[in-house]
Amino acid sequence: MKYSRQRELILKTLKENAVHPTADFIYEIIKKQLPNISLATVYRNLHLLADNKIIRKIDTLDGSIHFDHNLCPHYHFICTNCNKVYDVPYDIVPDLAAKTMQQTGLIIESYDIVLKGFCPECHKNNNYN
Amino acid sequence: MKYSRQRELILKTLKENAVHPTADFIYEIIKKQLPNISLATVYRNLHLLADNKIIRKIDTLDGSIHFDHNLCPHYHFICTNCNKVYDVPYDIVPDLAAKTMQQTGLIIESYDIVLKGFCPECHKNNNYN
DNA sequence: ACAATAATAGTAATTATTATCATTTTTATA
DNA sequence: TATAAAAATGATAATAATTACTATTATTGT
Repeated sequence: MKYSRQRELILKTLKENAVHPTADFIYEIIKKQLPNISLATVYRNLHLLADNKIIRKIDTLDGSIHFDHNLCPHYHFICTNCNKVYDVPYDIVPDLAAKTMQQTGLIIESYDIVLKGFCPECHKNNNYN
Repeated sequence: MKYSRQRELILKTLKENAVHPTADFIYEIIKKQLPNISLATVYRNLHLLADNKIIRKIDTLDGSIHFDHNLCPHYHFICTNCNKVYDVPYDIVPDLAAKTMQQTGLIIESYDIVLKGFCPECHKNNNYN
């Protein structure tokens, strides 16, 4: 992996925007600093960074792929009302991989837990629930 | 929800193909029996059945949406080699929603756990691992 | 400085899904 | 049984997210 200014900026932008953004979200931000960066470059690099375990893919939320600079194990919650993504601490389910391997014989390499519902804010501010 | 032959066949086909298929997979099977069914009809009905809690959506595996006729709580494992989807029993993580609500204050309405790795068969038959 | 390699920008193509709409089915009731 | 309202369909256009392609440019070891 050769150095590139674009990739450096993509990683920096991901770290500064800890909202679990999509490729397009990152692209829109970076365009302001690097007006003729290509959307394809953003996609290419996010996947490349994920393949090299520098960032993490969350291919889990309603179709589109989100990216996460936080490599420490944790899970995700998405509010179905405001679509914000929240981190859920790892210790909710501490050793799922080991337990599953033991009980099922499957070789677990990775896993994601995605919870959906209402965040405290949206829950407070509506009357449907 | 009014009866339709197409919907009945879609549900039957999903039950008979417990491989957690996508809309397109179902479509390809049904076409043999009902050659001019529309792909849009398959999508429409799978979503409708899921909205009515007759089947379950797994919007979790690499972008495309999969459907599951099994409504009993359970999780999923996808083999990164052969792409088959396996069920993982619920008792691996018995009461995640309650625990998470208690610890985080989030209102959990649903959640999915998707594990990835090698199934026993693929693990046995290769030398990369 | 230079050649090999990797990365890029710009854009076309692909894939999965959803929207539209005129026509056909279903179903409750006369 | 005929019929009208509502729901569903098939065919296809549209959209959204992502990937592929290719000529050009940037990086890096020598």
